[in-house]
Amino acid sequence: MKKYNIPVEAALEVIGGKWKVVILCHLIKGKKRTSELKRLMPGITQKMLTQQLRELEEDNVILREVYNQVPPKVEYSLTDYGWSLKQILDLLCHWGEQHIEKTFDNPEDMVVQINEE
Amino acid sequence: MKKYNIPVEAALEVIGGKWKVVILCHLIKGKKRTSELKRLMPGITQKMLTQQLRELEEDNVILREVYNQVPPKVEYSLTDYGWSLKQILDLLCHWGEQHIEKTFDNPEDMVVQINEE
DNA sequence: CGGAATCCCCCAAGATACTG
DNA sequence: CAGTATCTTGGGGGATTCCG
Repeated sequence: MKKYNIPVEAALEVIGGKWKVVILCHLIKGKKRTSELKRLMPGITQKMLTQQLRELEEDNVILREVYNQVPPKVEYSLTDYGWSLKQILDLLCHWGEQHIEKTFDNPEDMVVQINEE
Repeated sequence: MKKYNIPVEAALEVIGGKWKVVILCHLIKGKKRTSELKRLMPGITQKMLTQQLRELEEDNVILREVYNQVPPKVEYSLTDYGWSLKQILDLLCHWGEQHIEKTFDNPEDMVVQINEE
C-alpha cells in the first residue's frame, strides 16, 4: 500500500501530472471534446493528452462520455469529485496571472490568446 | 520570451517541480534547516533538494539564510511572496487528506508519521 | 553540515504511423 | 475524430565522491 510522508503528496498524485492542472482548468469552463482540448493545449501530444485524461478518469476527477457515432465524438467534463478542486484551480489560475504581472513588463504579451469559440 | 497558453502555466512553472509543493508545505510550519527538510522528505536526494530549493529561491518564493560558522548552518523560510501561496498550499494539503480518507479503508496507515521535534 | 561535481541509467515524453 | 502502437531520445534524477 502506498505510503505518504505528508498528506499533500496524495493530492499531487492526482493533479501532479505534467498537464493535469491545465486540463482541469480548461474543463472548469465546461465540457470539452478531445479536439478542443488539443487545440487549447498546442504543446501537448495526442499520446500525452490521452494518457493524462485516462489517469484523471481513473482518479474519478473527470468523466469521459463516448458517443457511438461516425466520426467519433468524446467529451470530457469534471465529476462532482473533480469540482471539489475548483477553488484550488481558481486560486492557481489567479496566482499565475498575478505572477505574470509581477514578473514581466508587458504581461499581455506572455499569454498566447486562443479563441475558445 | 516565454509564452503561456493559459496563465496557470506560470504558476506551475514556479511550484510545479516534483518536490516543490512538499517543500513549501513544510516551510509553512516554519523555518527549516537543510537537514530537517531532508529528514522530513526521506525520498528526496541531496541533489534534488538543493536543486528545488535553488529554483524556489530564484523565483523569490523562499529565503535562504547562511550562517557563517562551522559546521555550516543554512535555514530556509518563506518570503512574503511565498506566503501568497499559503491558501493554495493549505487547500492542497486539506484536499490530500480528504482524498486519502475517501480512497482508503485505513487512512491512518497511509501516512508515515515523522516526529517533527 | 551543506552542497558542488561526476557519472550514468532509465523512462517520461516526443515523433511517427496506423486503425476503427 | 479519437485513440493505439512502436520506436526513439534527452534530460530528469539517482548514486557516489569530494570540498570548505
